[in-house]
Amino acid sequence: MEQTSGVGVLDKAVLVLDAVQTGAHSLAALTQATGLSRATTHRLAVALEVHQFLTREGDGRWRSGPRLVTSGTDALLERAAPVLARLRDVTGESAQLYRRQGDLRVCVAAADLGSGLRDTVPVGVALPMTAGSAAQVLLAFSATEPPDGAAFTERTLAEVRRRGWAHSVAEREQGVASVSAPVFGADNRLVGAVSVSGPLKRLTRQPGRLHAGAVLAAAKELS
Amino acid sequence: MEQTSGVGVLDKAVLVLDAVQTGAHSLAALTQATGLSRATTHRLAVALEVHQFLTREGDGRWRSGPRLVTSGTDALLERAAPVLARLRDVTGESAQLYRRQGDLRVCVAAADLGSGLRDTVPVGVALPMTAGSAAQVLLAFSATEPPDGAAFTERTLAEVRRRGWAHSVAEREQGVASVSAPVFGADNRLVGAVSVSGPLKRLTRQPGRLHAGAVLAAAKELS
DNA sequence: TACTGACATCTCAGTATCTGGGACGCAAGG
DNA sequence: CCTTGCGTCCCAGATACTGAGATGTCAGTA
Repeated sequence: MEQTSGVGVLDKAVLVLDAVQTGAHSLAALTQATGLSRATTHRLAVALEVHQFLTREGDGRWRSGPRLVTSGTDALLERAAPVLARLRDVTGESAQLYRRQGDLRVCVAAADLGSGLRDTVPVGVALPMTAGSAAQVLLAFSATEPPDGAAFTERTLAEVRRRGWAHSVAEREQGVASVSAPVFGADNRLVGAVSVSGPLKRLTRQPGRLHAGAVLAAAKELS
Repeated sequence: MEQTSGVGVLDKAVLVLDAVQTGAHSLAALTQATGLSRATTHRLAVALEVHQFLTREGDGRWRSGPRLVTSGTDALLERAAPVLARLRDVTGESAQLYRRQGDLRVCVAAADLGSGLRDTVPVGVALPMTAGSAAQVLLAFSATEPPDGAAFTERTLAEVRRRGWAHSVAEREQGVASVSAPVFGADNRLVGAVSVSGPLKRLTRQPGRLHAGAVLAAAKELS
């Protein structure tokens, strides 16, 4: 997913930013997540703070800064864990939280079933915006047209906006279905999408009928 | 204003980002605005594109990319010029458009009276978020508390949210008053603040009574 | 109370990366 | 056809960045 741009310092700085966005907040955690040396991680984090891409809490923990579209959404990750766990228990399917990152969507929090037939999406995985119900939601609620090669149309996205949730059947992966709903932050800004996903055998070709209510409730709780 | 962070490549990359945000779109304009060599500007801009901080239009023009909070707002600047000119003519005061940049607000477009007693804020000037009606608006509509040393309180900001506009009297500068209203972008995301400002003698201690209507209309036109 | 371990911050010699002058390609205008 | 301006790319040389290690701080424990 993450590419190298030919400017090494920028590549490393972006590793640090992405680590913060996917839940690392201490310097040690950033160092671990990025694979950089501690001195380099520290120097880059402080420089990113000067330029308002990162900010620091009173206890020294790193957060997304005001220049980034993800600013102010770190607390969302902390609140997501119990909500996704409950959604998993209520629906009997794996639950995830996705956030947009350019033309990808990244799984930033997850509650997996742990055993049995299930769809597992590990935290940190980046998926394209061309397939899946979370992609539909992230596009529909930010007035973005479907990208080239998308498995859905603008008409589908209009329907998603009307209904408030999206479903997918064998879009990202054969035999997998999913339901997603949008999560909003301050001043109704879209910050992510909550999803459940699982085998088509259980979820049927109309997974929304089974689980849209629970997914909407979880999304509302995080909004 | 812009500081150096100790990481030179990052400092230069931010110069490029800021140049795009304040209206430079061609490579030549970026080179001019940043003072970097053409090869360096090009290499950094392409690297920023890879990491989604910049994006390119079909004709090669550079825009803010999806990682930035200013993504999608470049067209705003182009539409602002005639709207601010009209606001200036209708109110008889200088008009500006401010955008937040961390703990500063930057004047990104302006229509000045040109002569006579007036408040002039040149494009590019960065002002603190502790004073002025634009600061109140930018804080109030992004659920941000007043910074330390602010000339207003959280209570003032609540009132601004209720009323939809803010005014200031001798906050940023003695003898100057102003009125501001929020500008929203896609999915109701706050993207800036429209203002008129001028001498206290003309605007009185209640500048909102005189000009809130016109400022709100201009802000709505840009939203 | 003193020690230990983990973490954050800082330094600076060595080196890997970045720089920018200039070459090249393209397109528009005279 | 020639000139000019712009965007893209190359690569020798310069310098900014790296990271091992020193230092400081603090919480936990013996």
